[in-house]
Amino acid sequence: MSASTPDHTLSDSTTGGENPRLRYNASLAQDIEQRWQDQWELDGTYEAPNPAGPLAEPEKVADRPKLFVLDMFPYPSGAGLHVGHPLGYIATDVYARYKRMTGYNVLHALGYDSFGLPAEQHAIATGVHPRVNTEANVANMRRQLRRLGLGHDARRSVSTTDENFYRWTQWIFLKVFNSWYDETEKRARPITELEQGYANGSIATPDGRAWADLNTTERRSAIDARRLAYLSEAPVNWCPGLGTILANEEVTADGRSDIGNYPVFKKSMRQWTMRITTYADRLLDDLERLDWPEPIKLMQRNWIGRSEGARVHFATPAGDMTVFTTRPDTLFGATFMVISPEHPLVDALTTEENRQAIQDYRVAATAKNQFDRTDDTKEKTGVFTGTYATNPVNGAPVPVWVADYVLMGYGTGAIMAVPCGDQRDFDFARRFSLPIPAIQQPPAEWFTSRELEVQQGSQVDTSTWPEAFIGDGVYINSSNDDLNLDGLTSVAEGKSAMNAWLEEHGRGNANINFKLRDWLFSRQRYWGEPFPIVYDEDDQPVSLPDSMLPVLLPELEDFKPQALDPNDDVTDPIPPLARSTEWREVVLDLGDGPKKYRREINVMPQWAGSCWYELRYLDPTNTENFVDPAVEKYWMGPADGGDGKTGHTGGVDLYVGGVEHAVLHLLYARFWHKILFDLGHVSSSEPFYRLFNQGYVQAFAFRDPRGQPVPASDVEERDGAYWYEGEKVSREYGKMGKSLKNIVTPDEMYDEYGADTFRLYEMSSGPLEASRPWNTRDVIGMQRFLQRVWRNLVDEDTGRSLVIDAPPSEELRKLMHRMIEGIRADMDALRFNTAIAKLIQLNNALTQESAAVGGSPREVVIPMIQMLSPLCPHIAEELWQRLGHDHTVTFVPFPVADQSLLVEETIEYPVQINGKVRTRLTVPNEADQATIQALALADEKVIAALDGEVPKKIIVIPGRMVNLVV
RNA sequence: GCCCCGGUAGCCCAACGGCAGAGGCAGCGGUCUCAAACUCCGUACGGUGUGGGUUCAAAUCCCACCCGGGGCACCA
Repeated sequence: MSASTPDHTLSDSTTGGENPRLRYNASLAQDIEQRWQDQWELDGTYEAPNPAGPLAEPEKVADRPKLFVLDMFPYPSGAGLHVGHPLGYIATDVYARYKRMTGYNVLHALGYDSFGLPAEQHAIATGVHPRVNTEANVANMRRQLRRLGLGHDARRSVSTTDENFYRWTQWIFLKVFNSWYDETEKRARPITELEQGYANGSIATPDGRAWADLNTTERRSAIDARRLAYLSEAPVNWCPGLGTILANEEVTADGRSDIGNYPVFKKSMRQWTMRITTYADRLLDDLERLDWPEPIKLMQRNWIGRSEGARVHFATPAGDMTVFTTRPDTLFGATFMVISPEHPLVDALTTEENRQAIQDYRVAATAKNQFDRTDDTKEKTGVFTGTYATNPVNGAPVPVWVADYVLMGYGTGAIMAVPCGDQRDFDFARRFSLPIPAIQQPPAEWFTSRELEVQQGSQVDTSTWPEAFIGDGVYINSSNDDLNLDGLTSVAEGKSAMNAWLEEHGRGNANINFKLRDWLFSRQRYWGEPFPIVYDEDDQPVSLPDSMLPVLLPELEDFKPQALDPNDDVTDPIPPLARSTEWREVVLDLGDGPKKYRREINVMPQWAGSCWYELRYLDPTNTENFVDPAVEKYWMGPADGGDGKTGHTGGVDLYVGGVEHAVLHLLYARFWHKILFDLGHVSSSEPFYRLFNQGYVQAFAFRDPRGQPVPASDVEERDGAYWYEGEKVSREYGKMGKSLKNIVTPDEMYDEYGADTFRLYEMSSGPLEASRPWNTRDVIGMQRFLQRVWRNLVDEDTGRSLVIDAPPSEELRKLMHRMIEGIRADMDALRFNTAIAKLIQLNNALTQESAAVGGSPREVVIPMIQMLSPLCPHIAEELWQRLGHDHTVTFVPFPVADQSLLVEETIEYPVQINGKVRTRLTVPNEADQATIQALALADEKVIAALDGEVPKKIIVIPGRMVNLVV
């Protein structure tokens, strides 16, 4: 305990009475908690038996139902935990413990996501190897978490940096590398089957030639072109100041690195990429089958960004130019085209007299940062190339413009502009005085709601329109010799007619476009998984055989990236692994004799380990397999026993974590899992069947008049204001963090209150999904509750049991059964805050009775301890033992309510007149509607209130209330 | 700008469309004490962000607006 912490309950006053020896306070709690934590560890209480593999104990698995509960595993940061971190861990622990008591074989474990940039940055700053630092951080977090009393299976606590773990990360990479996506069967298949398909002609080669006519190099590139992991030249976020490329989420909005604040440049480099786009449809469709919060599904849907439309080819002097549009039906209204400044045809389309203007525009567009370019409040800009393309549907010449509102990264980087039906095109046309022909007849209301005279047919005049018309409307001016949309009334009809025409004339086809991009998968760092890839003498990637795994990170003397000028965007990065020539240049026998190879010197991104870690929890010590198939099927197989393709997907039964991983981690992990499913390595088609997002624990922060944060723990509240060292300070609400000086650590809570109190406070302060402020001063309430529980059962001075065998009063017994019924429902629904309220209510009633009869009836005490144990396991174990049990309470069946005691013999009915309560009637439970009505009408107060009036209507809700309408 | 989530007592939060209050903190009164802390007992406080609507009945359902938190943002 810290020296500055006052502990009144332990103060030893010589002038006054000491506190009782066995009062439940922080020091007694710590004594109890540490003893039980040691005991659980010794007994392996939370070790979950597997049906097969190295951890097999089939007799213990028996026919118990299984439950796999998972937390998003932490990054072992040097700062350790604050009280916000354990919220989800406590919740899953409570749920897991509850389910153990209802007969489940529960798997609950926690590992560490320990590769990553922060450890590497820390290593560079201190000169200490990242492994040393990472292991120290993991040790510290383990210590902090152990004191929480989490019922984890310690054998399954893996770290992504363990060689025995990343060996399998590399193994999975090889599976991805050695697979291709079969668009017909809509699944990944081994690359050998692609080769067979090419060879027997069932799959066409990229250029259509026969397989036999291709040389070795051509065959190789035909295969590489379909691999799910492939090398590509792609623009990346290159940060010379850090000597590495960065993920998008590591770059700030103003184009600098999150760490170090160095400039970040877009640079094209040869990178490993994963073909996640081939799974776009399945990643989207299978969301329907998952039990996830709707907002998270929506975020994934938006990220995948599916839109249906068509590709349309426009003839230009530089050849066909293809656009993607969601409104092919409006092609007759396409009066100009706009291409992105980065479009490859810009130069070819630019005429001599426009060259300078185009060049200036492109330079200006490059200089704009992402923020300016996407700020849609700004007026549209653009430059004419001087060239006209031909509208395929009516042969009209359409000018081609360059403008930065068209993005190279989406669709084809070129659009057909239909100003009458698209607001951006409308704005652009107005700005540059381009024609805006109408091709749909807006309905009358459209005009009237814009205070325009209604325009019909030939009167339609877009020059009077304030904005574009978007929606269903009769088509006008939309016909050519063999296509006539005029008169059609719906967009859907227009689209399908136009798509058919385009297809027939070879000018386009229906098409689906996704926002999702392939996943850039390499980093120029040290602290990550090395790729199990070498390059041969032709500089072509070759996968290593399983027998050569793991490819270990070399022990470098100096793992710093090459020091570069932060503003040097020209020089290529040199990853730290390049420095060890000994490691990099190898002679290997890959089946055709010893040859010289060069290792891949990039490493995998931090997401790699978290893409599959939950599978390794299942079988952490297996050396033959990343997971034994029978073990995976047991813990994660589809609950309906199906094949995972339709119906239940299988996967983790409950995954709890913050909303911040809504897209990246949860999408990448789903992608990898689906590949493993397609290749037959797992029986579940999704990794996480049920997802729950817990809220955040937030905190108040305080600033002095100069705006500097002051330590929140030393701020005092007086007269509705906040004071620090005699100075008035302002309060704000936000995240807990070092810079705001408002961190509260679990360690402080263990010391001041004990883990059980801390757990209860975290669970009681609000519904799990809600964010809530941390209020240290409120914690005492949960300590007092446990103190009262303890005092009801144990004499604080002597330690004598206060439990009696006499039965409880009928009233207390009924209350208990009502509480049991409610608590079970709360536990099942993760409503721990209301479960705790019911336990307090029960204990308060027990306190009354205990005082009255001089002891606590065993019939109430036993279920109460059982119900407490998931929430505050240490004190529950202690009391359970003191009541004479010699086995842990962990597997004792959770109490079940006696339904006959839930029914009251009499019910009190409020009687309302016009919705206002006038009196209450006590009516026997079995009274029927007519009886209740008669009783109500006969009541003195009702008669007085009615004052002779006859109710127009009488509503009797059985079991609820009576309402008289006059 | 668009889309989510939320607004109930001084604070954190409960409440199948049916008596606004389960629980905790803080407050107040008492108990204990020479006094205090701790303990225990008791207790006040709001009509549910605002304005409409539906209903016998609205915190709850619908519409509009205000405030707070989060996400997306020229996606053709």
